[in-house]
Amino acid sequence: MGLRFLNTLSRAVEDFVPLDPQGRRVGMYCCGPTVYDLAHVGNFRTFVSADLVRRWLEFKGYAVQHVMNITDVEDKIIARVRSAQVAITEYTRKYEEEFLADLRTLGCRLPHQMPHATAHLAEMITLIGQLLERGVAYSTPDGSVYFSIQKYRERGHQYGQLVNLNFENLRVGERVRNDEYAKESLADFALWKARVPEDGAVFWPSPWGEGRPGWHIECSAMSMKVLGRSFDLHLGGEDLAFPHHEDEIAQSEGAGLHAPGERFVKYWLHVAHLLVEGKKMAKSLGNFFTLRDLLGKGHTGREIRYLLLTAHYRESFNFTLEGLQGARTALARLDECLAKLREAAAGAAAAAAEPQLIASFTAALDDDFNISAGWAAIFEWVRQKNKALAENQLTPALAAAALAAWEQLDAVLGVGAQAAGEAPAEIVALLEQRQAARKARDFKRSDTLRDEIKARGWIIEDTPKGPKLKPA
RNA sequence: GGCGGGGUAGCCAAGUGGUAAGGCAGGGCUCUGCAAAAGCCUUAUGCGUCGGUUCGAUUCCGACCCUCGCCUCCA
Repeated sequence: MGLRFLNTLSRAVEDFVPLDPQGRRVGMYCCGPTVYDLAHVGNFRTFVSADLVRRWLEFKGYAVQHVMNITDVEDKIIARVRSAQVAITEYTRKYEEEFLADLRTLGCRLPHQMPHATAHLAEMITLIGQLLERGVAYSTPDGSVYFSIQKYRERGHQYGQLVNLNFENLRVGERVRNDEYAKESLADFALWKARVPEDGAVFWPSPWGEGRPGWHIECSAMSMKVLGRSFDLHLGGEDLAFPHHEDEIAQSEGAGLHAPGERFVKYWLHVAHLLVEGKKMAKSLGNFFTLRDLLGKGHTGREIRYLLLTAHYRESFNFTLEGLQGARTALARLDECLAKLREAAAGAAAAAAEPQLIASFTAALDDDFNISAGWAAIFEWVRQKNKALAENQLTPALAAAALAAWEQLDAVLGVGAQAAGEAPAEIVALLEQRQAARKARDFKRSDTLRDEIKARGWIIEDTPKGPKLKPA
């Protein structure tokens, strides 16, 4: 059975069949960050989920081209730049660097390409021009350009592919900016925004006058530029389904670049939001965590990645500090098992991966990326291996085969259990002294030495095969 | 008001028309000089409430309650 997952376009679970006739190449686009501030755990859930999707596709043997935009021009950025009195690139570069560092901390593979909005004005202007030419967009006297949903529909397109919208019941009004009064219809959205004094130095020339691009157009222009006018996968947070993704479809398919029946994107995936401590994340509730906040509390990127990857991407997930603590314990259990396997496999020749674990994990992930079921398979496996290890039933060859299976899965999970480092000679010397004391039944001295070793950051684990040292 | 997700043990979270994965926490045990660490075992007659369909429902249907998201630039 192959990979299947829910496509927002059809609201049904579909088999994944890439557009590539060879069935090998996969184009994947994920809406990236707006670099106006530090990203928070909620944002990272989307990016970690995208990383999982990408890694799973790679595991399945697809040649994935992973693209993520960097939105470096937008209302909030402009507002910050104005109050901070700095150049826009200087401002956004800082947050972009932070963002990429956070992605690395979370063990994400960086996208193959990360196009910037400000570097693709020409592409956006070309696309807007095509939309105007086709009559699905119009310019207004102030120099703005809007997308006309009515004209788009009159040309046989469907607006409302991702969400079921009842336009008669839309609650509109309060969020519509006063500079958009010139729109023909309230539902129309901006492709190009005419320069206003508040924009400061943030504007570009265009055939319609100076201004800046609307938010949605960058994703249409850049995704089609990098991945072609029609590509396989587009993901993003669930809040982006409407209006952002819907408008992306409209802008892209409205330009008349596609053949009949050809779509801008074949599969859309939306990642559900995070709750934090059972509540919507909000600065006022104090549950608004950036990665930096969590690292400051002593949690690691690996633990955060693990926690974010324990729940199914389409379910809203309750992210808690207690859960983070649990993640640490769960990972330690996994690490412990792997360390024992490494020990047991010492000297064994490279082995073919044990098939059972991979089979059950694959069945889980192929089923709409059911990562929870995948973890269940892994921990069931841990239990089995621990038992076999305890009963001395694992030959070096079997242990090596088990490890080989784990390595394959970790290429997907990316929680990499690093082998524990060797203890320094002085610690080993103390351990030897303790052993001597124990042998002499001088338990007072041996306990003192144990405390000493602990104070230096190592924990003694007395096992039937003798003592072992672990970093505290 | 409209549309779309959810409500499963103390917490987090899969799943199924035939009697509930996994993780954390808790309890018991093993090992140990004692600990620690680790390991093993264990923990839901029950899956929001009330009806209905069915031989059988947590799973399907209906109503209701609660909760989350979107409804024009929020992952």
